[in-house]
Amino acid sequence: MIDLQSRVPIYEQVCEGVKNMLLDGELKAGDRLPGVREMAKQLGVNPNTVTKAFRSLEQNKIIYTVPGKGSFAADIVNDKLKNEALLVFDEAAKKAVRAGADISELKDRLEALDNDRA
Amino acid sequence: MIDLQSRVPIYEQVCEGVKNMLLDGELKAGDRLPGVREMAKQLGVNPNTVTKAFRSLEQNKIIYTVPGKGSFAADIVNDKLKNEALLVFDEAAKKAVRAGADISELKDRLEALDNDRA
Amino acid sequence: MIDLQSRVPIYEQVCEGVKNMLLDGELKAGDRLPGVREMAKQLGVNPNTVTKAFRSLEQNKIIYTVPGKGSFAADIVNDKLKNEALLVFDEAAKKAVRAGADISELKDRLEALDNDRA
Amino acid sequence: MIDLQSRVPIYEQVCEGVKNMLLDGELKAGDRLPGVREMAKQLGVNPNTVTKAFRSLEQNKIIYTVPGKGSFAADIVNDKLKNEALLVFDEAAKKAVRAGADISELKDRLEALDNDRA
DNA sequence: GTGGTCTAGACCACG
DNA sequence: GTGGTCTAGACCACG
Repeated sequence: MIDLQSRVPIYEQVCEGVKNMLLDGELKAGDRLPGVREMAKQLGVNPNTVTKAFRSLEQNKIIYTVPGKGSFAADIVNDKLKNEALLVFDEAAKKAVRAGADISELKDRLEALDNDRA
Repeated sequence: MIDLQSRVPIYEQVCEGVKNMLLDGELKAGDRLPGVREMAKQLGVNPNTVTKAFRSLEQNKIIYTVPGKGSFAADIVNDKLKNEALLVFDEAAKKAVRAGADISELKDRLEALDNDRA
Repeated sequence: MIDLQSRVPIYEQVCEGVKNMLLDGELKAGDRLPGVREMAKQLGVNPNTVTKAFRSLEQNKIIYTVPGKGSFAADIVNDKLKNEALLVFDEAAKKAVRAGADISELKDRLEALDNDRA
Repeated sequence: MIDLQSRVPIYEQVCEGVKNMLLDGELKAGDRLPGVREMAKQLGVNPNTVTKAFRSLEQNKIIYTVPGKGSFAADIVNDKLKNEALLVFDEAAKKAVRAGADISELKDRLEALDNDRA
């Protein structure tokens, strides 16, 4: 799951991993995350790196930490991630339009993606 | 145009700038780009940094360089940029769906973007 | 090892040197290469020049770089170098034939090379 | 025939072109080459570039120039080109062996090339 | 400590 | 004049 060769910093990959667990429902609002040491062992990375990732997630209000208790998925986490994703979507759509795509073409692609899933 | 504070490397910002000029039609297929020294002066960065950006654009077949002559926008550049943008769009759409958006919601957003433009 | 007078750029000479170390078994698949600073000191060239060589080797999938860790010989490196060498061999053979050599003459030369080695 | 985008200098490409004409028999020992201006026009390059190429060919004894008469293919040109090609062949063979090819494999490739021609 | 990025400025080949 | 290469040396993020 962690790609040491990627130019994406490891701590960001850890952040992404946590976000993905939330998106996929493996982790739900209020759930306790694994401890820093445990997650570090699971992922094969340095505990300091996980600590850094958790701090970043905290700043983005994705998780909150209770000293002595552990870290927990924030309550509003799903809305937050959805909003984030929609903003990225809008940007991507605008850029595609600038590159010559038209709205109906983009709608067709959405349909295609929908059918792939089904 | 160049944000020295940004975490995005300057040479990538230069790449983006060139791509934007192509998207906006300020630069067309086959056109000659400013020389490295000239562009460096315009942007207030080091010529080496522009050289690095140009090499990156070359590797992505966005431009080609003729030593002693200058750098030129590639012929297939528009298709290339459009395809790039569509791939990013697809990824963004998938992620949004995973985050809980449904297709009709995304289509509505496309409409909204379209109306903003008009 | 580095010829500053040569028309071959220093960074290409560095690339060749690394390839030779791989061919000669001084460096094996997966091995860590010296860091850019260390190799620069050994060769008496600028670290930037080594960096440029490493990037070129990376693009050719001869090595891969893990930022913060170092650069490593790729796993498939031997096959890659052998194929490269065979393509060059074929081209050289074709050119020799065009220049008037015949196949049996070329075979004789191969024998001679073989005997020299023994 | 001339690739302006290549990193190979144009004057070297012109040299190669002349050598190829000799190899292919389009030009024979003692034949007069086209004049600088004519060849420049044919190839779409600057006359100065052709001049530079001719000077290089002269230094390599591939052609000789008689002021006021023109440039001519040298008499020993075929042997010269063949020897050049054989040296390159030997180097390529050695390198292939170092990369793990064995002599019989190289002989097989020679056969294959021979059959392709037939 | 490692590689990534960047600057300032030099010299060179090519055309 | 153009891009290619190279140096010397700086600062930064990452781990």
